[in-house]
Formats: sequence, structure tokens, C-alpha cells
Amino acid sequence: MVPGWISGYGAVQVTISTQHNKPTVKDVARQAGVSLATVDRVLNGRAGVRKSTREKVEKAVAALNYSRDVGASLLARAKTIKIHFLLPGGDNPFMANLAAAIRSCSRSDRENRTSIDVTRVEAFNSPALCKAISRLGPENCDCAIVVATDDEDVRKSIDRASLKGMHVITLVSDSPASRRSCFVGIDNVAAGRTAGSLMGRFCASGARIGLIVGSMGLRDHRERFIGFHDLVLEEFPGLELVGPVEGFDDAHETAKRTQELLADYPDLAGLYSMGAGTAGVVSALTNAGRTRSTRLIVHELTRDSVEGLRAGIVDVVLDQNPLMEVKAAIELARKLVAGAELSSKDRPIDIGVFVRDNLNLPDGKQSSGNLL
Amino acid sequence: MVPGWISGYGAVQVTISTQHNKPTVKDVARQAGVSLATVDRVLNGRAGVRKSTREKVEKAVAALNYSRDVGASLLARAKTIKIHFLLPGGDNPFMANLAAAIRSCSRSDRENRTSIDVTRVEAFNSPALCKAISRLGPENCDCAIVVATDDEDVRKSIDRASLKGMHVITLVSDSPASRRSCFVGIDNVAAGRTAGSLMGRFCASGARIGLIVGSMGLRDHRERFIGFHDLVLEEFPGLELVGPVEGFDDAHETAKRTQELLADYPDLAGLYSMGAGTAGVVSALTNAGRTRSTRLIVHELTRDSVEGLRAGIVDVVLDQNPLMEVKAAIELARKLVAGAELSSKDRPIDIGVFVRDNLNLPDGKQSSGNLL
DNA sequence: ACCGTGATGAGGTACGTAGCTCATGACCCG
DNA sequence: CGGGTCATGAGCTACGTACCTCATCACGGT
Repeated sequence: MVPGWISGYGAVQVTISTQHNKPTVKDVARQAGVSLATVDRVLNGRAGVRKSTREKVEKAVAALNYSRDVGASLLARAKTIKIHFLLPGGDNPFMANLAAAIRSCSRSDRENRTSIDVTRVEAFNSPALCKAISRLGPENCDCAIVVATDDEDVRKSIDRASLKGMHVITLVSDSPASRRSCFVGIDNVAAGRTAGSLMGRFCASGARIGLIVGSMGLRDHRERFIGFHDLVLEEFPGLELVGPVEGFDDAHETAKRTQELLADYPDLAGLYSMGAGTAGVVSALTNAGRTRSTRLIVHELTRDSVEGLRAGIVDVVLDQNPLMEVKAAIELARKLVAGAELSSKDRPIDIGVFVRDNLNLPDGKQSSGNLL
Repeated sequence: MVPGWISGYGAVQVTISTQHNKPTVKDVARQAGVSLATVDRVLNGRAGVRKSTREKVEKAVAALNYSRDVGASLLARAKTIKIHFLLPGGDNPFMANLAAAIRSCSRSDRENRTSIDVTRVEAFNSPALCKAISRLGPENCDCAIVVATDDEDVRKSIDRASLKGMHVITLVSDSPASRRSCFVGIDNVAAGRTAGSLMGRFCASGARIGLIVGSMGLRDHRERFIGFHDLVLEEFPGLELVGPVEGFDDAHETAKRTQELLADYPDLAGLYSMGAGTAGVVSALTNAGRTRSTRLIVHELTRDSVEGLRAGIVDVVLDQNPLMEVKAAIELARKLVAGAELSSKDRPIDIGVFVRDNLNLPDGKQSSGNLL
């Protein structure tokens, strides 16, 4: 379009990247020398097309770089894409943020023929999660997006759902051996390594570091542990690691375990909390009067961790941006369901590293927003 | 939907967030007791509707929570949303990444009736940018997305474009006094503060820190400078700041300026480079043999900064994720053009903080991808 | 009672795709 | 050569919205 664009001022280069008139099925039919009906049969994988004809159509599609108009396609099928999220319940603040992010997306996706449901399943209860998954089928739901616990039963449930013809995406915590279409989340080994790299620079050689997880049954916590452990072994072999203790992502339980840890090791120089028990860690540390002497790295920007950061109790927060994750998952779900091809060139979800000064809150103001 | 869902296992709470049958104009017409034509007149702001009737329709819209089906709307108008990016040219690697991100998005957005063009304008040449903006009009382009230089002429060009009925979004570098619809980018003051906070922890009191910008004429560089400067003043008053010198986002020029800076201050403990001259800073530092003694914080994940990070020359990279920015800008553009309401509840673009261990590259592998 | 004006309704076409029916033709088998 | 099967084409409706024309009705002024 308008290729005579070279300006008189300096070098203005023009790159026109997209042709503005997208080909339609009609163009494909004309190019292939067949009728619309045949193109339709080929594009939608219906029977009754000779192989040679099929190839003619496919060649025309390739030649014209045809891709289906997703909007029109959804419209024609009078279909709205139905996405169902399955999240752990309980008072895990990260999951609350995730749920808030989903709500926020579902509002704007309504206009794009996408409807979103959320079910919260009791945390750490894998039979309940299996049951919730089994309730979903192609009639309810085009794509299930699941925060998975990585055990055998859940894997089987995901496989069954997938065989029923439903797409499954795992979110935050993966079940890689299952037939899920893809995983959206951060690289938790890298997150653990990042924590280790920072903690190593914070603490002198010979120091003891305490480790706290939600549960070693959760793949994401396990991976963070491995990453942290390996990096410390490689780069800071002088440090001694203690734990991990399990707090089951519950503030009280985590506080109790942390308290015990602090009592057992009065010289603890650092704490790395890999799960959602931030509030518990902070309160135990505060009660022990050891906030100043202990470097604390936690996961996920939540009300608790932000307050901790502001108060100088938490040194670093590693975060997976729930809004980004939800958006990425929904985008993938729509592509899967609409039959568009996956680009998969997206850089994976970034591991956010937050200190007090790059806290990035909505409205540029204090707390609240997606942190409730 | 299916509200009888309570499982036998543990507490399975169900939250159904979206109604699956979105109301259409027909529903609005029925609810308001008027015809389709009248609803259409109201929704599209056409004349010839009595005020009382208009209110009836608006009430029905509110009651049903109607929102237009964006896909069908674009289809009906036989319209593809035309977005035009204006980026600085030259060999600025960040802008190259940004251009790559745009290309990658334009491929998948083709299916959603969105077409994307890119024009690269000579960097630091504001008349050329103005001319490029003035070439765009509602007939070419529904929304211009501009990496703005914040001067009076550019501001005026943006205002003129906006009055012509075109939406304008600023990207990366803002022109806040203009009539642009919104800005997509990071909070550069916060980025500068984050750099200062880290640099302060890296260097002992009394140390000298050198500052390098692309140009103080660029708002984003200026803001980073202010943030860094203020934080150091507040939290590390013992540090002495030197500069800034200007490298005009060019590797050679930046190398030269950095070399001079290193020569003038043989005791420099840290360098903060706010612009795109990373390659120049790295080569100057390497030539001077002072990579080990100098802490280096730079901006933007590019080939150069990633190599520097891997080699241990660069300590921290602050990054704005270009893919995220482009996606956010395109999403906003589509909403603006399609007339959907802006949610604006999105958390702004995060400031990425990268050390060697949380580098997050496509395929989980080395370099390349969006880093070319 | 008349006309003029303005508000409203009825109904059409179009957009690109999905999915259907029915007719036509080619071809092979017996 | 008749009958059957299979590939293909022609044509329709529907999805939700945009935009158009034309007819109708109400109301106010003369």
C-alpha cells in the first residue's frame, strides 16, 4: 500500500508486512478450480474428496496463504468457545490473584465469543480434582485449563478428558507426562536458580539457609527446590541448606514450621519460601525478631509479599504474573479450539524479580487491584 | 450452568462467571420494545431517535449487559482493522526486537481481521517522524502506534492525526501532553530507581558511578536518569554520579563516550547504561580491561546484553518485554477501533530484572528467537 | 382537514464460514 | 447397457452486525 512513501527528510524506510485483502474460501475455490463445497470438505476434513482434488485445494491454500477467518468461523458455528478453569481453593493468595485475573479477562473476552467458567477445587485433594475434571466434557467445555497436581490419578484424568475430545492446558503447575496440549507457566527450575543466585550474593560463605515449600508433592515447588539446590551447590558450595519443611500453602501451618526452623537454627542467614505461605513466614520471622538478620526470598506478588517488601522484611519476590499467564492460556485455548495453528514462538512467561522499587501496581498506586 | 455440581470429595465450590448465551441486538430490541432498526440507530449513534426512545434502548442494553460481538461487527463492516507502527530505524537492537515481535504478532492477528504495517523512521529525526505521522489518515490506518520522541513538533503531529479521526497509541516512549489515546510501556522512573537500588547494594559508599544515555531528548532515557538519580540521593547518598554522557543509541558513539568516561575516572565502580548502546559499553569496558572491577547495569534483553550477561560482564539487565508491549498495544488498538470499552485494569508492563539464571529465551535454549 | 416533518418499523443485502440437501456427472461392475 | 457408487457442484440457511431503502405513523402548524 502506498509504496511511494519515501520522505524528503532522512531515511524513511517502509516495510509493509501484511497484505490487506485476506483471501477467502472463494478465492481458494477459484484458484484450485473446484467448488466452494469441495473446499469446505477439504478444510473441515469431511469425507468424499479424491486425493488428487484434496491436494489441488491444499496447494491453492498454500499458494494464497489462506487462513480461516476465526471470527466468521465462530459466528457461523453459532459457537462460543467455552473455557473452564480448575483452580485450587482455600486461602492461597496467589490463587486468589489468579482467579481475579481470570475474572478480569472473562469480561473482555465475552465480546470475542469466549465464555469462561471457573471451578475451585479443594487444594491438595487429588481425588476431588480428578472428579472435577471428569465432570467436564466436550458438551460443557471446549478447553479445560487446570492447575495440576502431578500425580498418577490426575494424569489419568487429564488423559481421559483429552480422549473425550476436549483440549487440556496445564497452568502454573504441569503434568508433563499427560496428554495435555501444552503448559503455561514459568520455568520453576530457573526460578529456583535465580533465587539461589541472589541468595548466594546476599549471604557470606558458611551461612545456613532455610527452605520452605508448600508441598513436595507439587511439581512446581519441587522444581524450585531443585533449581535452588543445584545452583547453590554449583556456585555457592559454602552455604548449608536446611529443610525443606512443608507448610501446605497455609499461613498457620507455615508459621508453625518456620518458627520451629528458626528455633532449631538460631544462626539462619536466609530463608527461601517456595510456596504460598508468605504470611506465615513473615509473621514467624517478625515474632522471632529476626527480620533484619534474615534475608528472605519468597514467591508471588500478593498482599502479604508486597507488604513484606515495603516493610523491608522481604528482600526479593519472584513472581509469575497471573494476568499474563491467564491471557496466554486463554489465547492458546482459543487457538486450539478455533483450529488455528500454534505459533509457539512466544517467549515463555517471564520470571518476575521484584524489589521494592520495581513493584508495578495498577494505577501506579498502592496495593489493591489484582492484589486482593 | 450445571449448578448441581457439588462433589462428594471435599469442598468443591463452583463459580460460574460468564453467561453462555450472550444477548444480541434482537434481545435488546425485544427488551426495549423497539425495532432492530432503532437499536441500530442508537448503538451506532445515528440521528433520528427521540431522546426517550434512546434512553429506553440504553436501559435495555444495561439491563441485558449487552456488548457488541466484535467479530461479527468487523465482518459486517467488511473491515479489517489497520494498525500502523512507526519505529525508529538504525541498528538499535531493541527496536529490531520490537520489529520482530510485531512481525510475529501480525502473523497470528491476520486471522482476526487485523492487518499490521510497520514504518521505520530515521532515529532522532523528529521532522521525519512528523512527516511519517502526517502521511497516515483514517483511510490508511485506524490506529497509529508510535515510538514518540517527546518534543513539541511530534506532539502537534500526534494531535493533528488524532483530530483526523485516527487513534494514536504511544509505545515505549511517551508524549503525555499529546492527544494520544494511551501509552504502552514501562514506568521508566521506576526502572531507574530499580537500577539505583541494585547498584547501591553492589557498590560501597564513596564509589563513583558512570551514567550513559542514548539521548536526554528521549523521555524514557530522561525518566530513567531521574529515577536512578533520586533513589541514589535518597538511599545511597555516599555514591557519586558522573555524567550522563550521550551515545545516541549507536554502538560506536557509545563506545567512544564510555572510553572517555573510563579514562577520566579510573576508579569507576559501576556503569548504568540507560539507552541502547550496550554493545559499545561492553566493548569499551572490555578494551579497558575493567569488566571485573565495574558493575554494569544495562537495559533491554538483546543479543549484546545476553552475551554480556553470560560472559559475566553485564550484571543485571532491566528489560521491557517487547512482545508483551506489542501484544498489549495491539489489543488496545483493536479495542479502541472496535469501540469496545477499555478495561484499563491491566497491570502495566512489568520491568523485567534479569540476571544470568532467569534469562528466559524461546525454546528454553540459547539466544536467537526474538533476540535477533 | 391538510401537509410536512420527524420518529419508527419492516425488511432487504452483505460480510466469511459452517453445514446441509439435492442434483449431476463419472466411473466401474456385472 | 443398466444399476450402483462415489466425487463434485450448486445452492440454500444461519450466525450477529452494519447499513440501506421504503413505508407507515404521530404530531404540530396552518
